[in-house]
Amino acid sequence: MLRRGRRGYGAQGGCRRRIRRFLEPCLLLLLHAGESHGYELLENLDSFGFRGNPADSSTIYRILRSLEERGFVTSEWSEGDSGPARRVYTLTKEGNIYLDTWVVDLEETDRILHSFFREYHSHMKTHHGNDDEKGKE
Amino acid sequence: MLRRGRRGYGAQGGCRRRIRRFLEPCLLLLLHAGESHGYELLENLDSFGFRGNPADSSTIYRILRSLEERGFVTSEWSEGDSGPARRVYTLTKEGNIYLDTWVVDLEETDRILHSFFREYHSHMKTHHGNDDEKGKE
DNA sequence: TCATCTATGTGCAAATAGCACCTAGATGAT
DNA sequence: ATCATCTAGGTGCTATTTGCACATAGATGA
Repeated sequence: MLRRGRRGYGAQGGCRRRIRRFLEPCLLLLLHAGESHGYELLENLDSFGFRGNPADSSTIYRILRSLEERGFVTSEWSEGDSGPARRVYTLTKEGNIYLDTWVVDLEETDRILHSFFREYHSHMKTHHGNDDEKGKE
Repeated sequence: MLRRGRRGYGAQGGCRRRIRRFLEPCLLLLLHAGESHGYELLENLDSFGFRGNPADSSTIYRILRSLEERGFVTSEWSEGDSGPARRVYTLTKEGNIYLDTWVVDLEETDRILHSFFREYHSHMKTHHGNDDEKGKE
């Protein structure tokens, strides 16, 4: 334990995901396209652009169970096909609505992010080349 | 303690910020515009669009100290003006570079977010009106 | 038989971040 | 003079998110 010297704010260990709870809406969207099981969802998550930062399976399974507890998906064990039994998840009507509220929330995230970019670029436009002036130690 | 019945994933207590560690680049950008102290930064954070979700002062002060520990800002006590003494923070050259890496990171966040929106809208375009078909309970 | 793939899961720890609360100087009103 | 309030910085605690290590177990093929 204690894999790095630093602790607290800015130590950057453990949690790499940039947008909080972002895998949840991704899973909801995949399930909106049709019922599926954890392992398959895990593979299909690549369609969202997490490059070099694939989702962790334990996180996926935990999110799926949490979605079921809240009534946003239902699940059933499906056997018979090939390989081990799968728990197949289906989006409910509530899950559909929940996905829509997630989209609204992510649009707000997008607004906040772009409000930052706007501030950044407008500031850099008026202060370009001043980096020698500022930030001297 | 235990302010809500639910626990674990999806319980939505405690942390409301959507983008992880987002206050850090905001503070860095404000400091790029000129030295400042915690209380003032806290007020100026409104310029980034967190509507109805103002930053918590304890978080700000902790981020500032962490930035100083990592050499991205320096601080000095300034007395004499009016009111209690203030700890005034100045961005260092390293802090400037760190802000730039933050911008690159946030651009990646933006790409991921828009990759979600793209998937969402392209899926909804081909499946519009099918909500009665899907998601039945 | 054994490695490997598919599939689901548990235990743990680190990091983020909000809430409640504390300290203390300055300022102004009663 | 006392008290409330504003300014300014801070601590302690806790919930939540999330990744890593690891466990379990059926199926499949060499």
